[in-house]
Amino acid sequence: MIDLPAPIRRLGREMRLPKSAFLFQSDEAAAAFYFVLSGEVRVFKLDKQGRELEIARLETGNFVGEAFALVRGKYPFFAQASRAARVLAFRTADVERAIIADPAAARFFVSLLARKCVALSRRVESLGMRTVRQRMAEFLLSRCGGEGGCRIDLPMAKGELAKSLGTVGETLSRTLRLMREESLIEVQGKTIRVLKCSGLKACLG
Amino acid sequence: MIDLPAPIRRLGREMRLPKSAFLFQSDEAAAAFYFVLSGEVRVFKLDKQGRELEIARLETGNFVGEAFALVRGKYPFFAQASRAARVLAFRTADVERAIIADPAAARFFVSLLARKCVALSRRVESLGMRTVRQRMAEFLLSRCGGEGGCRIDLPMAKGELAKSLGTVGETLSRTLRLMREESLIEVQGKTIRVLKCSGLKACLG
DNA sequence: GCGTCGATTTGACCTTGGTCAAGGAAGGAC
DNA sequence: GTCCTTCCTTGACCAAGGTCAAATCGACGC
Repeated sequence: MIDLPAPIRRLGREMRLPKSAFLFQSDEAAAAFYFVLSGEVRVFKLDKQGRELEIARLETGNFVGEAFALVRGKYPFFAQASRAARVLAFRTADVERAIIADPAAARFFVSLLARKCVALSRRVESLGMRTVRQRMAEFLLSRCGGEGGCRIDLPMAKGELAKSLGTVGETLSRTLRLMREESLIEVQGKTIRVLKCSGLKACLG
Repeated sequence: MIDLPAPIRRLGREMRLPKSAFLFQSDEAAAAFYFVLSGEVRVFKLDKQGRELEIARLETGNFVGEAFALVRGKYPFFAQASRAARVLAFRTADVERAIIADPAAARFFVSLLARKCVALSRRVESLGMRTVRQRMAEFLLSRCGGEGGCRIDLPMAKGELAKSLGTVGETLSRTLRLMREESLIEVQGKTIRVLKCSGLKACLG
């Protein structure tokens, strides 16, 4: 969730998207990027068999496509409004002008991209050297602050959570069951109660 | 391999590192980042058992640690000169000043970070949804330009290549053997000859 | 040549986690 | 209520790929 300073906000042009409208398609030349003001944007790829592989689901306060637009490359995925949404569209040319003209804008975008790099690095690390169980523990710990007994309300369907952890629904379900059997957590629908933070931390080792 | 404009180069302070010297250690506060002028820098983590997990090996013309320094976070890995090396050290504070004062510097760093994001995204995609065989084919194709019959000289030991593809030596060895048996490639020590680009491309589907 | 050390290859084994298929809840709509 | 539909859970199965151990290949020094 990113807070947009007013001068940055003015760089973008507000657009209203009906449900299912595309912000952009895969392989299209990236000439703009977007900030979600409200609603939800689904980011996905199509595999060779034409099946959708969801990569992310962006809510209010997130950017999509900024890196690809700023290197003037192609989008490697589709972005589609999964509900009616309002977004700010930033054209690469406008942003580049702002970066040159306005030091505050330059700082903002440097910081934005640096944070994105850090997040992506963590993801590479997580995917490359952690098991699903470890990634699940990581996710739970990141949401419970550190103390036991806390409650986590999943902001999405479990199947979606599974994809965002780089796995599938079935495996997530089994992983949660194991953790439940070990009394690390309790699960009630979309609510997860963390019982033993220390136990989850031990999963990471 | 990045070319450094003179004004950017002047932002950094040149340092000579003897073999085995550390640029920084994991968990240290990131107050600077580095550009390799010559020599080689090894980037690695230590796992809980104290074993080294090599992440990258950087030659002339690469940056290390820029995203972490620019968010003023901590380095998540070690960086060590694997041979005697010359590097430019950029202090975060100096770079931030330059981003504000010099539009060209701002553009340079925005572009640097955007390219890093794109590279990391590709890596996430590759690790998350491709098999070792596909990643190997990807690597070979990226080095052979597209035409068959070309020769690739591995710039590192096969074990290192394996790690950079997110696998281990044994699996790499087996993968290469299979490709050899299918007459896709020929292997002679550190030299790989690509026989059928079309066959490798078919691996990616 | 010979010995040594590291890198590579191979085989055997086994864990992880994805796929397919078959039930179960849980919420709408009516 | 009943009927859908959608999501979640579970079992059975299987493929990918990691680990361990042993054999082999090289390069280099002596």
